[in-house]
Amino acid sequence: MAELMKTYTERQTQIIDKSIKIIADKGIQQLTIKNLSKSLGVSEPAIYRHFKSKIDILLAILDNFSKIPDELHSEEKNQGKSINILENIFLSHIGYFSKNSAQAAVIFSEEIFQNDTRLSEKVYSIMEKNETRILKIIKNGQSKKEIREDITAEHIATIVIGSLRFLVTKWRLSNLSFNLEEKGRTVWNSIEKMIIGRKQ
Amino acid sequence: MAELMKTYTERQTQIIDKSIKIIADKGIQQLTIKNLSKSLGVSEPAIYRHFKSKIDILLAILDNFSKIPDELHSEEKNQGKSINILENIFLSHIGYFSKNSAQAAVIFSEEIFQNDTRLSEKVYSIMEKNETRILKIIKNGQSKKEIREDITAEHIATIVIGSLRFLVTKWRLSNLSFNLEEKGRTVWNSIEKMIIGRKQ
Amino acid sequence: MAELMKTYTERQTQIIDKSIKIIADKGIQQLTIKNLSKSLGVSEPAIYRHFKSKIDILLAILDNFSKIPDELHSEEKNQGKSINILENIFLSHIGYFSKNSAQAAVIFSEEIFQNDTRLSEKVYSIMEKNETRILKIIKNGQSKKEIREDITAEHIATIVIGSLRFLVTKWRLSNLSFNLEEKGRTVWNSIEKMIIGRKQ
Amino acid sequence: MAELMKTYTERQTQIIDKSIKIIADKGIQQLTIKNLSKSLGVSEPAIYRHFKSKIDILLAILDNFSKIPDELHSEEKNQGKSINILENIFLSHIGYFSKNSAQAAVIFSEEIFQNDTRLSEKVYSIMEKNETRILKIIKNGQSKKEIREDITAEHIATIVIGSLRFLVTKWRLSNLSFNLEEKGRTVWNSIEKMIIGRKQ
DNA sequence: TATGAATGAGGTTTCATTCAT
DNA sequence: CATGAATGAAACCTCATTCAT
Repeated sequence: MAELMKTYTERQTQIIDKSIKIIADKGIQQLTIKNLSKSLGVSEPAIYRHFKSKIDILLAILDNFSKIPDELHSEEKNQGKSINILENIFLSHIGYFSKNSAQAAVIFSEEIFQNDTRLSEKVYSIMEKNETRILKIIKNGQSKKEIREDITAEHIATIVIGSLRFLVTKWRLSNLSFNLEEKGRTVWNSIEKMIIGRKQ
Repeated sequence: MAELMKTYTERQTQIIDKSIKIIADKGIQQLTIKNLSKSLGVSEPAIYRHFKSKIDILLAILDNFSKIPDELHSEEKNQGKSINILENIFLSHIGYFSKNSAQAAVIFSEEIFQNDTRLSEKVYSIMEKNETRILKIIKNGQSKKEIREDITAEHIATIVIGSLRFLVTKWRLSNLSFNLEEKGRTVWNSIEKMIIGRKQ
Repeated sequence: MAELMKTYTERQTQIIDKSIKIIADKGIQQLTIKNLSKSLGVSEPAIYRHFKSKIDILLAILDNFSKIPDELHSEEKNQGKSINILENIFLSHIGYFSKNSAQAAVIFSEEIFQNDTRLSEKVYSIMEKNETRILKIIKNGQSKKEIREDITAEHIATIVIGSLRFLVTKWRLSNLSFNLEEKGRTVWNSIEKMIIGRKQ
Repeated sequence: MAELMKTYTERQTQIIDKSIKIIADKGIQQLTIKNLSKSLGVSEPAIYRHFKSKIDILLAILDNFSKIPDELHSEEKNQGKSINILENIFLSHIGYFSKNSAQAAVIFSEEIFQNDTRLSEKVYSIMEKNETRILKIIKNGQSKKEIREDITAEHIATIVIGSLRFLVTKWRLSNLSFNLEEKGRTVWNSIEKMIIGRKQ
């Protein structure tokens, strides 16, 4: 079950970054080998020196994304009350997407990856990983009465994650026309009010 | 502001339905004129007798979807407490998607429609229309103290819609492996607990 | 050698006229059965009630054109000096094209008809017929010293017809931006000066 | 005003030449990417490595043509009397078409290019460029009394160019059945007789 | 007479990928 | 390591024409 920690060469990282930029700017449909190579200023076959196929590039993008939670949940931040840890995760994600809107385009485009088993599994596993982590924190919070117990942890997770995703989606569809971080904070405050337990 | 009520011929309806089925079964990327015509047992040009272009087929699918809320919010159902109307909307949507999983694939694939202005505008307008309606009900509920007032109506709408969307997405990604309607009901109960006002 | 005088039904004439209009407005490439039927407000198969094929429509257009010289060279006009008869033909053609610019588009688009033997032969025969007639008038004029004899009748014909065609072509390419009839008259005067004989 | 001198790769030149050959042999309607690639013995997409679109191929053909006058009017040939320069241009064009009959098919098919703005503008500009040059020579000749002054330079140009075009067109429509250069020379002699001034 | 529906053939173009150099 | 050239497969779409009704 231990996941292999992939590392990428400098060139690979460039390709990944440029791919993400293309997706952000023009949509995932415009991520073609031709466009990618043109953006990088190299020939099309050059891409294939670094990635076996286009699918592998997409996998690398997702892989790249799957590491984010690991960074966000560093030990020092996970001290303190569960509700604060949850807040931290929520706002960290918001902050991350706010700075990397392309990532949201990729990670929330699950439908696009239906074509390929490896891709759809990867997307699913990232979602699961995240949800499991959040679920654990919520349950921990409930056991300490910091989070209300009359609602199952699973439902709270659904509400928290769903709100986060919907907020980011609206932001992207509106062409990033509002301040995501600011709005994210106020939405979180509302969520907190709803899920908080008696013992604060 | 009045929207034109489009009607479709029998053959057009067949094409729309088959398209939705293809999207449901194999993903939107597999909705090609070739696949579509093969599914219908006709030649490719035959499609063009009924729709001017592929984009128009997708628009028809979205148009089809945009009518759902109208059906769901029929007068008799909109009687009663706001919270019940909201519940009705939530469960109606869940029920609809549970029976038409392909529709969810289309309506939640906003990223795919970035390419075409008409498509992206249509998706956006459907989202807006829905949100506006829900917002109005929530505000009404708040004014009658049926829904809590210490959280803005906008945030409550974000949470309700976000949860709904996320639930449906998970269901689809899991290959419809759980009972969406059942889960939807329990999630709604949780949401209701969170947003309910004093005067019940 | 005697040519069959074709007659057309009212509907056929409508189709021919509309075809000419389409060619005039949008170019011969836009003359498709679809466009034609749409313009006429009928279905596509309806066209085939009246013409066996698209080629036959084009033939009818050419046929239509081939009758023009007959009208223009009516007996009463052919009295008088050869140079005047020639002038009359030149200006009549100019006048006709000036009122029916689409006809020029068809009759001067010889390249387009290469595809089909019947079409290219028809175009060629129209050209020949015209040239023969003009040639005869010139020769007649030469024998009466009304037209100079130190240049072969054939060359004079080439110059007269070539100038006429080029003038009309330029007019069409310039989007009919100058007065064809006026310009035609002055060009004719110049031609006349060049080809006139001693005995005037 | 300085025109960009385009250069073409070896492969591009092959494509241009083969395109011209197809037009010459079967007409411009038969110049399809499919026919072209088949003629070249490559796949259809191969063409697109070398030209962005079919329109660009046609533009290259025209571009190719637009360079001819430049070659023909080399300095050493432009010495001497205007009437001789004019003769030189006339016969050079005749000579060129006689060796490249396909070029005539392209350059005289103005109607075909109506569809595309870039194409029609290019054709028009080639025509204009040529006419302007000829006009200048004629005016020069008139000022030196080498060319008659009682007919405007513009009309002489119309007659010269018109005769040239008509001659080439007839030659093509007759399936190159006469010797164009020979006929061209005799026609030129006739034209010369008509336009020559007193001072020879 | 007219039409709705359909079709075979073919159009231009794009895609991910391969291979010789 | 990189590229120029090429390709099979497939995309969307148009055309002239036919046929049952």
